[in-house]
Amino acid sequence: MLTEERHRIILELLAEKGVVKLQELVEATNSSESTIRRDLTQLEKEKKLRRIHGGATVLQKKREELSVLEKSTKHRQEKKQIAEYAASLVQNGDCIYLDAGTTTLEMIPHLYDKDIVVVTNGIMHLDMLLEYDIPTYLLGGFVKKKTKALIGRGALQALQSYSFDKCFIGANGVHYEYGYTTPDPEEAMVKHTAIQLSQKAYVLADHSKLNESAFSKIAELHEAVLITDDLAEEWLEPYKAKTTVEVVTK
Amino acid sequence: MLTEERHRIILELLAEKGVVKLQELVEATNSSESTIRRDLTQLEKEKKLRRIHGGATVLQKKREELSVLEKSTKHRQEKKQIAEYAASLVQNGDCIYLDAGTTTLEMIPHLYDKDIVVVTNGIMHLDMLLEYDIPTYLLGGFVKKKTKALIGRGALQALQSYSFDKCFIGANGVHYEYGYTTPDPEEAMVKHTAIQLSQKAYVLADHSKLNESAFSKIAELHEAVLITDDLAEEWLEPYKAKTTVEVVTK
DNA sequence: GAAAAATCAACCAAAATCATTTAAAAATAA
DNA sequence: TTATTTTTAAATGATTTTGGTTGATTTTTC
Repeated sequence: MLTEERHRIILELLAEKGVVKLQELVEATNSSESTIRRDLTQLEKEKKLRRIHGGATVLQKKREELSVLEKSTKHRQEKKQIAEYAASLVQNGDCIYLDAGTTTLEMIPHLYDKDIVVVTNGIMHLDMLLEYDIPTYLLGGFVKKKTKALIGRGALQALQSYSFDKCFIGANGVHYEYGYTTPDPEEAMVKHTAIQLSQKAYVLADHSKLNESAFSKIAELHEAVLITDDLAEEWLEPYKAKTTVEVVTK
Repeated sequence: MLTEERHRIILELLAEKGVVKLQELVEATNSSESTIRRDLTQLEKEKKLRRIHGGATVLQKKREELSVLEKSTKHRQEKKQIAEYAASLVQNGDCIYLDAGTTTLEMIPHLYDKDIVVVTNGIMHLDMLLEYDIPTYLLGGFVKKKTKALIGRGALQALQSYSFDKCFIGANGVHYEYGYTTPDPEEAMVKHTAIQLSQKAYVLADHSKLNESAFSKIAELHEAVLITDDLAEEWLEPYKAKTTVEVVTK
């Protein structure tokens, strides 16, 4: 049996039981005692487990790893606040469109228990929506590997057969002159179409997106309400002149 | 044996087992040790696998998916064999439809490195297809929580805009009188439509499905080739009278 | 607390695996 | 066809892995 394989088995067994005896591992892997000892020493050095007399236990710092993940996205706090506010705009009976993107993803936990129907083009969103038992329709189309978003002709066509009370769109750039923008033209098309099909459209963008612009235009400023978190009034002036701006305060 | 073919075999074996010993590969390809070594070195550089002492393993990402598969379901061995055979029917350049379902899911590792386009209605399938870098289109529509399959009007409509060289469908019942069946009428509709849109249609069903029938009819027997694993000739007689049956031997 | 049992780290030599070089065979190009 | 490149197989010695043994250390038992 290969070292790698053994290590996997050890860690799996460990995750399952919390503690393992050396002897168990010897049996489970058909290896000698000294081999297992060496494995344990190595895995301990890699911080995958902690050795104890007679075997090994899991580390207690699972939590830390999770919190590291939590922090992974930038401006997470701001995004969360924006998302929570946006979710509060959703009312029972609404049929909403959720655009793929990390900010809109954060909305989902706050949609729990609302009596709504959601349409989305984000596979990541879908998984979470199902977890929260929210009835969901997915657009069809080509799957963009990097973002797991549905784009292209198929997505547009699928979109045409719906109409929404509200839509919530993410944008990479918000500029008082160039409007809402995003890098991928195909995604921009989908976002734009969703906005057009909605009674009320919202773009979610934290302050780092303000005065930035990306390659493809999604829509003009006036076509959607901007939800952001910046507090400096002077920065917002040019936007307020052109559209409704909802500012989420801390 | 051509290099390319060897590489395909290596990656397939790897996708199936998660880890392979160098010696296994030597046997599987009838090549020398040094040849395999060179292959492994090259494939590692291409980030298709990771070398370890004594062989190679899949990359970390794919590992998780494999473990999901491991745990899934009864008759796994049979399903695997059926799936592997089905995958062998897929040729470069094909555009195929993969129905949601555990058996068709098993096909995916064997599709690795083939030059194909896949359309599916299974979210689980999608995730795995992306991992294996296979260009994928997803049907739209309502998401059935339990099976993570796309069904309903939206899915049917999305389906209409494609046509396939081959489709691979799962069925819960195969009966010489009632044909292919499945419990959910909405799913049955999708499956039936896919069959109609394909040049060549295959239904994948292990022997436990034979002579069973479920609520909703997918199609008549003659509309699709049956791929199964039962060996008892007398059981197969009535089916062979009505359609082509491909029996996967052990 | 002392003896017995279990577990440990450290070491060893055998076996397996490795990278590299060599030369033959096969595929490709001119 | 010949020349050139690619692919393969075998041989080399270096490196890694392995199972067993040692005596030291820890845990258990009385």
